[in-house]
Amino acid sequence: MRNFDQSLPMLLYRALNALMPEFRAVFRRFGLTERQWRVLRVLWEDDGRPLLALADRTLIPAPSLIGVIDRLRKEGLVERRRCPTDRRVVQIWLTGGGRALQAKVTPAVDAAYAAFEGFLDPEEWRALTAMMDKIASRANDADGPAAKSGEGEGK
Amino acid sequence: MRNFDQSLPMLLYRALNALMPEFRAVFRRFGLTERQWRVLRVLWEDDGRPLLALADRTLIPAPSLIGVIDRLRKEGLVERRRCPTDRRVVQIWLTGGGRALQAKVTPAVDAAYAAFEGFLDPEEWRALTAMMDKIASRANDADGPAAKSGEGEGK
DNA sequence: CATTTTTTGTTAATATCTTAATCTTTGGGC
DNA sequence: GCCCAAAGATTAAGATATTAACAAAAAATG
Repeated sequence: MRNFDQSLPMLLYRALNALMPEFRAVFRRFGLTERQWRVLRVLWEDDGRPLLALADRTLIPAPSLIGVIDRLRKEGLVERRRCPTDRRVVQIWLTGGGRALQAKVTPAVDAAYAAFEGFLDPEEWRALTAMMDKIASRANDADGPAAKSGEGEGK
Repeated sequence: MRNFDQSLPMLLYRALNALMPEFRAVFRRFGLTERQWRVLRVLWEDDGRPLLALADRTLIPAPSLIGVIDRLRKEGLVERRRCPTDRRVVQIWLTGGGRALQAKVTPAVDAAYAAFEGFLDPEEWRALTAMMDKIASRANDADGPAAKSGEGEGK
């Protein structure tokens, strides 16, 4: 059996544990948490997304996202609007302040990220991306299409 | 600039998000959370570890680990003992019940994991392991040896 | 058109993360 | 032996994860 420390989850966790503190330090210089930044990062590129769409894109579970958005709103960076054509939908829009923040934060984050860009060569990037996508889509299948029939409670 | 969705952190997060729910479903069949399982997994192999050693090995931050251990203790699966030679140290020991659980949980987890073993071929595993280790050790350097002089607050 | 089902958000409860501060015990240096 | 810095563990506080349960609006159906 594969060693615990070399198991796929631990490999990924360990990389993230090593990686993220550097980025969080950057976010914090702008008064942002990691999740707050992820939300803004998506909105800067795609303003006015519905809440669940944001949850998908940021990988932040909807119940958590509610709180994240709420704190961003209190900071005056985003606002919530009910979609006029479908009143179930809550759209999240940047405020002027939220939009202005992009110019300040993005260069700092890019700089931090640049260190990792060159850390793997293009071929490694390609392979890594492919493997992660493969894992993500394979696992998604398990509780996607197949879920209706019995969701693998095999034993 | 690399697309947000293809950034290293999002790649890893997405894989984990797809991967872990399957394992958590297994853990839950035995009344365990993911972290509780990680602690037991290490103890089964290496009983009586000091708390901070467990934190390193499981990648669970010490403050969180305190709570995890406490709940495991209430379940009667582990117990805490002060190390007699160094009274700062708290060792975590399995109880009989905690040890007995291994025989039940391990096969189920192994079965769930087996699906992923074959999902990447040996060459991919080797490459993935190498890349993750590279990232983990590179990033650790930043707040390891170099931290004393100024810890990369570059700008 | 009334009923059922699905989609979209929310709330609730418990467990955990993240950072910083604190306490106790050691290991040294004087 | 006394004072101090380092190590191990813990507490504190705010933010988030995870699951389950729910409310409201829209879409699908008979």
